[in-house]
Amino acid sequence: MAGSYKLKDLSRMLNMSPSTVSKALNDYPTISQMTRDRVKELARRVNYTPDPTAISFKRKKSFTLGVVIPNLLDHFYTIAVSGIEESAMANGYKAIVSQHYEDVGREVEIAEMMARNRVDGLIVSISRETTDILHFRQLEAEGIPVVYFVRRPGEDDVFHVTSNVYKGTADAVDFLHARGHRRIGHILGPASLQATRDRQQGYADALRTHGIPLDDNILVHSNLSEESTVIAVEQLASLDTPPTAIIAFKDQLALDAMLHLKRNRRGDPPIEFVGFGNLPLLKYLDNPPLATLEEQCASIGSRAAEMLMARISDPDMRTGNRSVSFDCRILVLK
Amino acid sequence: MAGSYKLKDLSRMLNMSPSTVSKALNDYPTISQMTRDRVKELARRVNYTPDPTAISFKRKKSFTLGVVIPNLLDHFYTIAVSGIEESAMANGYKAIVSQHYEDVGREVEIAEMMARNRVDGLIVSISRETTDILHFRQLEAEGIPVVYFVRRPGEDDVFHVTSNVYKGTADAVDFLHARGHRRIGHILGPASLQATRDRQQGYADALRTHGIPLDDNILVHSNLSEESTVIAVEQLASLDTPPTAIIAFKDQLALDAMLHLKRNRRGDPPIEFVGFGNLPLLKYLDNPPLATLEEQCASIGSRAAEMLMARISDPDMRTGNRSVSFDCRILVLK
DNA sequence: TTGTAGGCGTTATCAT
DNA sequence: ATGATAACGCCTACAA
Repeated sequence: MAGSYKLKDLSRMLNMSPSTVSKALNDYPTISQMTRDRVKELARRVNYTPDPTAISFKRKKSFTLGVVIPNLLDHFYTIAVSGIEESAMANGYKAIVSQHYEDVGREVEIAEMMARNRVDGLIVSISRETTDILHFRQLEAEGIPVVYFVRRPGEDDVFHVTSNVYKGTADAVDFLHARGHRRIGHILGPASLQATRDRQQGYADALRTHGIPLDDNILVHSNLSEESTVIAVEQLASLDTPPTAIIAFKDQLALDAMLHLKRNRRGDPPIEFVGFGNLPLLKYLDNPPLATLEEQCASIGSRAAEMLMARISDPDMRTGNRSVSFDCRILVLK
Repeated sequence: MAGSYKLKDLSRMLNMSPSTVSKALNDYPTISQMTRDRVKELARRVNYTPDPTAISFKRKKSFTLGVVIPNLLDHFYTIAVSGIEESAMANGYKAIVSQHYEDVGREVEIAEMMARNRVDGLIVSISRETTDILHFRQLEAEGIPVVYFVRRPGEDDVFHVTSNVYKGTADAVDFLHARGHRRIGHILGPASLQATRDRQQGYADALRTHGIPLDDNILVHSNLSEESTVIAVEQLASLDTPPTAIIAFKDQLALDAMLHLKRNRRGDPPIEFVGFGNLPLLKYLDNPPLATLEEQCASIGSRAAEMLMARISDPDMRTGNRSVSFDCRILVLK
């Protein structure tokens, strides 16, 4: 079987000490080229595979990245996770993924589980309920670096990789303005998320640029659940002068809102939607949102993994930015 | 930090030998109840966490299940993977997931990667290109059990957990027949998949029951890609007497087919579709398929994980069935 | 009922 | 340039 040959077996077959063989396989410069070649040749021939459990044990490293996300059903995260896994794999790491389903309690449990499993680091998208990140700070204190992605906590001393949703939202406003919309509503996400605050700022700044006064009546929140979104959009639609267009925190939210309007407000004047994410399913819709802000999910994932692996290799990393963001691109769907 | 206390530390604090502490923590019956309690109490107090890398090393077990699937973008697999992870976690296992993207080459590489990583077992959905499973047989020969799920190879000596698509397809035919359809087309998946053959059999048997002769002209294959599906549905739609309803290998395929017809054959007589999977996105469609066969993805995943863990614990398991299937349920969407 | 001792496969330090 | 040796943390015969 694959893993049957041990370092000791190779050393016996080559009349060398195990330590020499080990060093040869790991390209220690103190080992002569000839010895290295002989060792590697034999290793290849007998298909030697080092035992990763022994290496993890000895080196005190699991070569595992923990990934914590809201929900794999969200294609955004699915794609990001694929990006993470690819980067991880390319660097000899594996990933174990866990979903908190927007429940802080689960998030805390997952953090503990990851620590018990001795992951070398963590990539996290916090839940909508998360208000403090003590459970992750705790891991950092134990030497397990944490990189936040997509959804980061408000604290500004954390490492994170996100979409530039500030600019994305501003672009959405510009786009809608150019299409003639002057009354642009906004369904934000949970107030606890920095991504919500960023969108709000981009929205406010862009409106100001166009000389449109802010109107709090058309700025509402959803906690991302369908029910919450329905309440939010209903609040907008039932105004005396409802918005003619709505920017939604993400595509899924736009779809839930549009579905509600279609079912319950057939006669109303139409409202255009702009979401975030460019979900793959959009192409199958007869009536998609007007536009969506395509995000670079895979790049965000792989960049987060790279940032994390860099921190693992160099725990007191001072080089490189703690904060990376990827631009969104507006995509007109109809 | 969490993992700082070692067995030896506990033993020193308790004036016992490390082996006694180890046995106490693992509930060896030869250790007195009092000792066990004292040990566990201290362990709890100082938050002792055994080092899993040491345990894996010593016990020659990684407590890791490898999961190999086509693509996480398919909600079917996403949900199944969630089921796997839940079962695994509940039993002290973790899961590492890898996608082959329908590429046998990648599938073979993944198999090797999993073996190198010393997973304790594998849960696999083979690619559409996979014609032999030597690479997985090889792992079995090395003592790594494999359980196939959803898509299993044709060989009948393998462990597997699937949907009962034979019955599901027959139900679809019955349903369409009851709705008055007499010319029912079928877009199958790749011929290499057992799931394709099962559907074909269910289709044939049900048609016979209703006294409808088989017509090879309305029985076509898709390799699951959009292009292939377009060719398949075009073949059906361009017949002199096209089918009035089509059973599709899965929802995604039905959607691709419907999209093609909508775009390129607006004037044609309508064709109803029945797919498999009950994708969550279906609710957002203005024109969904007529019906879908809901599958028990999560149960399939967790059952596969349980079957695998049972095999890991008892390598020459003779009890229990090698083959489990879960019924589909037909769901009318409009 | 508890303790002693050896070993899992690899790496790393120190000696040769 | 290579080798001997100890050590990582835990488990488990075997001895006491």
